Amino acid sequence: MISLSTPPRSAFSDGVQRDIDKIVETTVYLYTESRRLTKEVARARNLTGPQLTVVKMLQHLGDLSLSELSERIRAGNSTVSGIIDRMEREELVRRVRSKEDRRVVHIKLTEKGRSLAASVPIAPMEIFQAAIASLEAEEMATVLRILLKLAGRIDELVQASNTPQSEP
Amino acid sequence: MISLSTPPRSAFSDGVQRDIDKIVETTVYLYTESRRLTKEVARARNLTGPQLTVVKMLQHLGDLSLSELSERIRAGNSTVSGIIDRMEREELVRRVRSKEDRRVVHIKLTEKGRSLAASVPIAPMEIFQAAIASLEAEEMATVLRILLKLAGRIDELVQASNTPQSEP
DNA sequence: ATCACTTACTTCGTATACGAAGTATTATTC
DNA sequence: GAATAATACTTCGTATACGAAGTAAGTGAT
Repeated sequence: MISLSTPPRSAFSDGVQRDIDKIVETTVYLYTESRRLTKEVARARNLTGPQLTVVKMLQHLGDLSLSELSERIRAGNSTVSGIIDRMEREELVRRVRSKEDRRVVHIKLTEKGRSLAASVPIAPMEIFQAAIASLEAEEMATVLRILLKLAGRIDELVQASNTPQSEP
Repeated sequence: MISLSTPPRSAFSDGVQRDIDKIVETTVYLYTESRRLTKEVARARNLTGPQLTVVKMLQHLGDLSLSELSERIRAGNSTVSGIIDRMEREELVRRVRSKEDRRVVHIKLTEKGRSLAASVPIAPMEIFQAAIASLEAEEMATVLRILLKLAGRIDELVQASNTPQSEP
């Protein structure tokens, strides 16, 4: 999974730049480690990461349309369509056309899918959540505030960089 | 890009759970937004995200072996080998076998690759870095401390969950 | 030197992942 | 109510992404 910075031609002191790099690195780590975890848990059940995510999602939320599923796992319809293809092949889910709106496809867990879901004690993402939960209340509030500030700042910078230059 | 939690059968108060979800969400956002940005910038140059990352990496660091490149962009050798295949096809880079160690392949920017790199004003990841740099010194220190704590906690939890149970 | 081992990389098979284009169905507009 | 637009999904082409297996080239131990 690709990510990552080219090193900085820094305008900051070495110490600050090191902190910045460390924050980037840790954020990436938290994200990738969560995915790695999902994958590892999935592997033990002969599933892929996304497939496990889908199974747990359906277990918790009940049947979902393909679009709803796409939205929840933040992937495009075409991606999820493929995932469901393979899950149907493994008889983990079934596609059922909606009667109200015949464009819609509901994804339903099969018995096999349901028992598989039951065999996974916690959703992998819950490890991340548990870690966060172990923070002091104040730390949690602080980190949330700063992360949101970061996200907001990035939005601004993106806005800004969307207007100006263009090169050869 | 898949991610994401199934909803919590929460052991926490609603407020705390909402904070936890928000932190997860924001972390994922920061990561995925960075990737989206890379992709967007790359697209304008007829490159893919990873290809742009490679180009800027080589520009800043000079020639790298394929393994060094893999490590830097946190991807496996086989993945990077494919990326380099396509970049070679586009004449952005060349493979040059090392003379000291004939197993090693050095990846070198071509002229085309170099001028393309020059046409990208800032590495996309630098937007993330710029956002972080805009934090107060104290906030930066705090968020770093807490993120590291989180990362450490996750490591512990992973250790713990790697020893015990196993199900049908 | 020789054999086992490791390392650096490639190749292959499969699974995401996305966007563009296509199909079917529903909603809207006139 | 027929033409048009929008929606839900699928299909296709291409690019990651990974692990397993393969190849070639160093390293070690004896």
